[in-house]
Formats: sequence, C-alpha cells, structure tokens
Amino acid sequence: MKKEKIVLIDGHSILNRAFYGVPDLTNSEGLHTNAVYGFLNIMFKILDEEQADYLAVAFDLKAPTFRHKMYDAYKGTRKPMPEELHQQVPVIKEMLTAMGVPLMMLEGYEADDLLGTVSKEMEKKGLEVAVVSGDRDLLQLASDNICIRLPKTQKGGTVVEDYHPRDVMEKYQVTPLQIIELKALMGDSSDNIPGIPGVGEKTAAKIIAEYGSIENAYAHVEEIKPNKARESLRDHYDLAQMSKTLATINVNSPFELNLEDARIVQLYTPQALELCKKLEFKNMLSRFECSVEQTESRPEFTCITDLGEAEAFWQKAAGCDRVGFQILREKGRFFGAALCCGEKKAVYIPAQGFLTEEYLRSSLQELLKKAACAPTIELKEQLDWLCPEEKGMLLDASVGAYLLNPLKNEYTYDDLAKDYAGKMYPSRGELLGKLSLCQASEEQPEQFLDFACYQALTVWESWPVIWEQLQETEMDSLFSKVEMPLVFTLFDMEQAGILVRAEKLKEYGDRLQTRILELEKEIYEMADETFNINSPKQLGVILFEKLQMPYGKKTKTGYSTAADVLEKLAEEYPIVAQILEYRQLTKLKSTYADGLASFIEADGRIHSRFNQTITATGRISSTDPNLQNIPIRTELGRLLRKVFVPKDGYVFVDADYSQIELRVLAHVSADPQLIGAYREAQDIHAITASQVFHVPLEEVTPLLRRNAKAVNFGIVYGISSFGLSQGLSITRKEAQEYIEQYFKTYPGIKHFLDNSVIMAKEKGYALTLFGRRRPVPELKSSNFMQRSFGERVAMNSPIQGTAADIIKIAMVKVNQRLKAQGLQSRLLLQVHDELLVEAKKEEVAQVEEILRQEMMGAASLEVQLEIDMHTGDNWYDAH
DNA sequence: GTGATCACG
DNA sequence: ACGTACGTGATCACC
Repeated sequence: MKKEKIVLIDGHSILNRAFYGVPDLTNSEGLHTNAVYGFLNIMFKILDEEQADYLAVAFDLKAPTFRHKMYDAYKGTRKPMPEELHQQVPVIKEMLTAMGVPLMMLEGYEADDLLGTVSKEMEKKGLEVAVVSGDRDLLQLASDNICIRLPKTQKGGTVVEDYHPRDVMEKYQVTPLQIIELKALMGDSSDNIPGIPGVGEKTAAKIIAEYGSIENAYAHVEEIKPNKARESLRDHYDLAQMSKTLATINVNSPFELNLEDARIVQLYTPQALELCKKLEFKNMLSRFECSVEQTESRPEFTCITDLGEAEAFWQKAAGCDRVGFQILREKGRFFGAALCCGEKKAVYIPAQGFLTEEYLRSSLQELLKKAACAPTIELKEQLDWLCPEEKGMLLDASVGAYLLNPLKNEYTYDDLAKDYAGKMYPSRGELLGKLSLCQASEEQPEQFLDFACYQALTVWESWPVIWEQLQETEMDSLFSKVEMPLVFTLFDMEQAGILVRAEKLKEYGDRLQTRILELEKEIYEMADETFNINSPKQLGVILFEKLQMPYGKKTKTGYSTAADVLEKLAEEYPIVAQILEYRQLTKLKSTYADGLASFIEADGRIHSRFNQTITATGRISSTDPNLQNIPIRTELGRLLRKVFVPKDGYVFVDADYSQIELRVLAHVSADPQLIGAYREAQDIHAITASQVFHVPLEEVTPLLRRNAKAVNFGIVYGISSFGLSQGLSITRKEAQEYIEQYFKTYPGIKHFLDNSVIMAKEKGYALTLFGRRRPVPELKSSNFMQRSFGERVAMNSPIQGTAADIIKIAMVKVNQRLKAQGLQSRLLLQVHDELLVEAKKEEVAQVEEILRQEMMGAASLEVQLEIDMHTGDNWYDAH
C-alpha cells in the first residue's frame, strides 16, 4: 500500500520569502497582499506536486522579530517586520483557517520546534513527511521519510530544492544532524546564534567533516587547523555549547497534531473563495471553480435572432427603470447590442437579417428614452453610433468608478463587477482570448454571447452601488454636474478633430531629416565609428568608455545619457552638443513629424482621443496622438504648431489660464500675503521674489525672479529641498533656506501643505475644492522614499486636481454655450490650462466673450482667475 | 513587455 | 541612511 503523505509548512518563513519575492500588490482597499499571494502560490505548487493527504502550517506564536535575513546579516541589527508584511500575517491565518488547514502554534515554542516534533511523530506513524521552509536550519530534520523542501525564486519562477539525507550529504558533506554542529560553529545572525568568532562556513564544514561533532572537535582541539580557528574555539567553549543548544530543534515539544484535522478534504471552500475575492486574487479563483461555482447560479443569457423575439423583448423592457446596455463594435464594424433589465439575465441582439443596424438603433433609442437611467461602460465610445436625442438618462459607470478610485488602470466590466457587485465574471481575455470581436463572433459564438451579456449585466448590477458610493463620498454632484456632461463635451471634441496641413508637415519633416543626416555624419566622424545614437547603451559606451568623458549619473542599466547630464558635457565636448541636437531633431521627426502625419484622416483632420479615466489627479489625457504635448519650449519645435490650422472661414481663438495652480493655492491656503500679492501685481514670480528675498519690487533681478519661480513650482509639486536644489542647480542647504524663507513669508501656505498631508494620512485620500478624491496609499508605507512620495502627492493633488476641476467645468460650459447660442464655432483641444476653439470669423467676438466668461467664472476664488487669449491663423500664432 | 528619454502642463 | 520634484504619452532599443 502507498504511504500516506503529510505536508508541513513553516508559516512565517514562507510568508517572509513570498513577501520579498513577489512585487508589491495591494487590493483596492489598500491592503497589501503580495506575501499572502506568494504563500498560496507556493503552497498550491507543493500540494499539486505532492498529492498529499494531510496539511498543516506552523507559526511562531509571537513573531515580533521576524526579519529580512539578507538585510540583517549585512546590517547586523534586528529590524521589526515591515508593516506591509505584518498586516498580512492575520490574513494568511484567516485564509488557512477558511481552507480548514490547522495552524500549529504553542506558547513558548518556535515554529521550528513544532515542525520538528510533528514531523518525527508522523514519521513514527508511518507517514511520508514534507517540510516546507525557507530556513536551512530545518535540514537537520531530514530523514529517509522526511524531506525538507526549500522554495527559491529563480528567474521569476519558484523552484523547490528537495533535501533528503543524501542531498544534505552531497551539498554540505555532513549528515542532517551534523547541520546542528555546523550552524553552532558558524553561527547565524538571523537566528541569533552567535557561533564561534572567526569560524565561517568553510572552516566549520572542514571541522565537522573531520571530527563529526563539536564535542569530538574539542577532544582534539589541539590538532585543529588553521591556528586562528583553534584559538577561537578554545576561547569560546561556552559559546559553542550555547550555540548548539540554540541551533538544535526541539523534537520533543508537548505539541500534538490531530491527524484527522489535517486531512485535506476541501481547500476550496466558499469562505476561502470569499476571502480570495476580497484580496482580489483573480487567477487563483480558477481553482475554486469546480468546487464552488455551483453555489452561484449562472445568469441566463439569451441571443435574440428574430424580429418577433426582438419585438417581445422591447415591449417587456419598456417598463424598465434601469436599462444596462452595451454596444459591440470594432474598427467601425457594428456587431450588436447587449441589454440588461433585471437580475441574472441579459440579452444580446446581433445585427442580422431583419434586425438591421438601423432597426436596433431606433429601438434602443426608444427604449432608453423611457428609462429613468441607462448605465453603460465607455459611453463616449458609443455616442457616435447611439446618436441620442436626450442625454439625461445616460450614465457612464466607468467614469463613476474612476471617481471612486482613480488609481485603477482599467475600468472593464469584470473589474466593475468585482468591485461593485461582488461578482467574479470572466474577463474578455478569459472568454475570447486574444481573438478580435470579428473572429470571436464567428469562431466562438457562445463565448461572444457571454462577453456581450456580461457587460450589460455588469453595468445594470453595479450602477446602483456606484451611485450609492458616489453619494456617500459626496462626489455625486461632481459626477452629475461635471464628469457626465464632460463625456459629451469630449465626444464633441473628438468628433471635431483638428485640421492639419499635411504638406507643410511633410516639408517640416524633410527639413529635419536633412539636418539629421548631417549631424549623423558629423557624430560618426567625431566618434570615429558608426553606432546607433538612439541607443543609450551604445551611446554610453562611446562617450564614457571610448571617449573617456566623466559620467555623472548612472541608471539601473548603465550610464545615464539624459539631457541634463549631456548638457554639462556639451561645452567641453563638441560631439555632445551634436548629439543633443540630434536627439532633439529625431524626437521631432519621429514623434511629431512622422507620428502626427500617420493620424491625419480622410477629412484632413486629426481626431485625437481625450481620456477621462486615466489620471490620478482628475486631469484628462490625450492619446492617439497625444495633442497635449505638442512642442512649444524651443523655437524649432514650436514651429510645428504652424501646421495646426483652422478650416476656411475660421480662426483659432486660444485661451489659457494664467498660473491657475498658484491661484488655486492662494485660495485654498487663504494666505493673505499671497492673495494680496495677486490682487495688486501682474508678475507673481517677481512679487514673490520681492517678498521672499526682501528686496523692493523694482530691484528684483531676473535671477531672483527665476529662483522665486522655481520655488513656486516646487510648492505646487510638494516641496522638498532636494527637488528644488535639482531644479535650480543649487545645494540642498541653499534650497532649504529658500523654502524656509518662503514659508516665513507665506505661513498660510505652510499650514495648508502640512494640513493636506495630515488630512490625507488620516483619511487616506487627498481632496480637491470640488470634492474629487485621490487615494494616497503610499502614506502608509514603511519605506521612507515611498512615504515621502505620498506626502508630496498629498500636497500636489489638491492643487493640480482643483485646477483640473475648474477647467473641466469651463469646458462643459463653453461647449454648451457654443451650441446653445447656435454658433458654428467648436471647442477642439484642452491642454490642461488651455482651450483651443475653432471660431467662425463672424463669431470671434462671441467666442471670446464665452471663453472669458466661462473660464473666469468656472470657480469663484479669493483670487480672480485670469486668462490670456489670442486669435491666430494657426496654433503657433494663437498661443 | 520594460526602461530610458523627452515632449507637454 | 534613505534618494525625488507633480501629472501625463510616444518612441526607441533591447530582452
């Protein structure tokens, strides 16, 4: 008969190993989960391999001094367990308990002792034993029936090293029991075993191989070589005795494991599943599927394919208050619509036969009109198809979810289902793999149906929860008054696009190319070889090895060749100046000249996308292409803006806020000095310089003004002396003095910044003037660098975020008024503090009035919001 | 896919 | 002692 098998896990050791081996993970509540995740992965891997019958996990009852061994060995000090790990100890215990795995703990005994005792006991009972730990001390337990398994991380994956007695012999040339002697001689700082000073791994191994035990070694102490070890051994007999006691695992502790408790019956219990969901261990859920999934009945998804069924559905759905819907499209091709009007059921109606696309559109429009609310995901991407006459009922659940947690990378239906409906639905990837919608609809119609219906079901289920949470967090009005209207504004902007003169863009690119080729030739000549100038690696070798230039910074992968480093070398080395110019030109060529050209559509315009659910602070972002980072700071780059032009009969009207962030700061901090400065002065940086450096305004030099400006920037970014010293190329000490002077001048600002950090620490998030939240989990980090980052974020977010709120409000208003006044002028772009309107020539005065009123009136602050506004026949001239 | 670099606010 | 300014996106090289 086959022997029964038991797996015993060294809980803290494996948790520790997992913590340092798995990159930091947190769930959406900010709970760190990487150690628990890694632990479970190791445990499942071992269990899959072993096909064991029993399982138990040992923990130290008090685990106050658990520590990172590598670090301690180096530092020679004990560190408390990092908070991020500490908080995971109860979680793994809860998880194991939920799985019915017994926890072995006993007052006054270490986990090692329990593992020793139980493994020997089980061996006696005739079981085969596997002890899983990261700690090599346990090798002393190895026997023919007890295998010590040490998981290691290797190239990202986990590899387990197995030790039976012969493996121990092979690797250490000693028996398992002699491991104790070895440890006692060489010591182990992480276990507080002192060992014999001057005896390391090599000497210890030699001594034990020769004499077998410490006792025998002392019997022959005069023969021991080398001299140093002999002397030390003689001087430290007590230490050797004590070390041996410490290194010996107690296999006779009064602990008994009830074997039946440890029997593996069903790890995948509903409680464990719940916990997995809470921890957001998505890919672990597949393990639960067969055992638990039946507990939740599968929703009923229907594919409607004939007109009669469709008519019946519309009729029934017409009485529905809340209609969840999702249009399925890809690259302009329409597939169908998914709808959900009630619990656990959804329908998908593909466009086919009598159910034409037009029919579906008008039917859906009718249905939505009757609904009180109609949530969906990525509404903006559906509006061109939907063409809604009324918009009031339309809701974008992903935008709502973004407000509730702007730190997430995506707001896909499976995420919303998990976060707000407590459901684990299969993701697109799980249903369709990498297939396109077109492929999937033909090759996997059933999964395609699921994919469609899950989306409609999800928005229907999660919307009430999202709305409730928006109200609880007091972001409901931000959502309804700002973000939802903005969806339509951004849609209009995307539809409008911006006209680009393709031929001029081509000329611009060609001019760049000519110069690039010249530079290339010169650089190769000066370097005396050809190489890829765009490769930082190759460039680093040329500059810092071949040409022996002094290197400033290093990156993880080699020398830094960043612009600030090269600029310091450019004076002395002409090749570096050429490289800098080459860099600038190739950037302009590839990203802008060539990059933009590829986005010009048939109408001659670029229809960039404006994303509403990306940034942590509430700003919008622009992609495909990014029109928010078109060059302006250098003249050559700025010239590019001449290719952005209004259509015939129109001009550009461009308006940008003047120092909106500093004005927001003046308002939220209520600092009388700064508010006063704004009320009386035009040039805020100059007046700041005058006030901070105590010189009359007329005597503020350009240098003083520049310094004051940098400090103002620093304040907005979450000031630090280091950061400011970098920005101004001054010492940290000088930067610190600037900051102190600044805070002395504007005590209200210091108070506000301090308070922002305190508040964010207390609540867990930073807050804008309009109630937008930005979680700052970094504030809880035990890592100094991360925590400092969190503090700067807590200072910056209210400022940057409030400015973002304000311009969003202005955009909505401007867009609404352009339409309400029946104008043909259109809002085209937003660049964080700037709006660009394509204005019909006859409407310019009205457009200017609208921009001025709505931008300045978007918020009523202690300091008036000011704008600069210009008109022009291209973006270069208008800004 | 990730890191380095650089364009913008 | 630690080692960075805040927020983005596109391109390239390289694994």
